[in-house]
Amino acid sequence: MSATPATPRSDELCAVHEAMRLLQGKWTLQIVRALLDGPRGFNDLARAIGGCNPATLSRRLEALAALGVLSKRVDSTMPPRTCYTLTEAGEALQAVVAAIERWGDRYLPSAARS
Amino acid sequence: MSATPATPRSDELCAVHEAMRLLQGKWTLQIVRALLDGPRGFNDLARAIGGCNPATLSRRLEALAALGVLSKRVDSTMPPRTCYTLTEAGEALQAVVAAIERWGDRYLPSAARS
DNA sequence: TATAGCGCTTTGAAATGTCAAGCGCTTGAT
DNA sequence: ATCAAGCGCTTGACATTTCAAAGCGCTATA
Repeated sequence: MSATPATPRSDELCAVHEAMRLLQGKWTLQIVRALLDGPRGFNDLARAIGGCNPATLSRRLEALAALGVLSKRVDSTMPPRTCYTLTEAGEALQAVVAAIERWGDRYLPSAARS
Repeated sequence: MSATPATPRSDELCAVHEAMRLLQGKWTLQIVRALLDGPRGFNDLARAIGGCNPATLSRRLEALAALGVLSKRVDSTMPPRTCYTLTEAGEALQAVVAAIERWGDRYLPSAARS
């Protein structure tokens, strides 16, 4: 009944494996989720995802930008504001975020305390 | 500065946040994916997901069992074999895994070679 | 002038993950 | 009977990641 490939194959697994590793980075999903609501600046983003310190956030954003999930734009106006926006690939992660939201709502609404 | 609570206090967000944090544990998704093919023993599982050392795997399995994603069963036969199986909640994660697979296949097939 | 906001970076310490090795056990080959 | 090999882990030392706190240069507002 599993619709997944039964045998782990190196070729096909590679992309998936890479995707999993990417999404396993701490705060990655929260960042994407926050940006799904629209572009945000650095501190605004930090506040929106709640409790991520700037060092980690900075590194994560850099990594995500390098992978093409989001892009960083700096306004050259004079208070130079930064703006992080999801790319097409980043917005496509909405499906993943939605799946996680559905799962979380259903399977750990009450049990998530220990 | 004033009112920025260090503790997440919105109920609805909590489940989703918790789900994300859970899935962000290293090897978690790989473990679930491997178990979607059917129950496996410890070493078999380790080999299936490729490159996870026993210490981490052990800790992760314990955490996942505590959260009700999978269950551990020990056969009392005489080479006492262990068997890790997904619970209903665990199998429901298939939707998440599938979403990630689709995204990975589509958005990082060529870039992820290394 | 002072305060607060912006976008970060730097600093140790703490949590987390990794590697190598090994333990008790049993089975299968020599 | 002996030995290597597999099972399911645990341990202890080490590397990486994340943390909270503070601070920096800047500007706009009070």
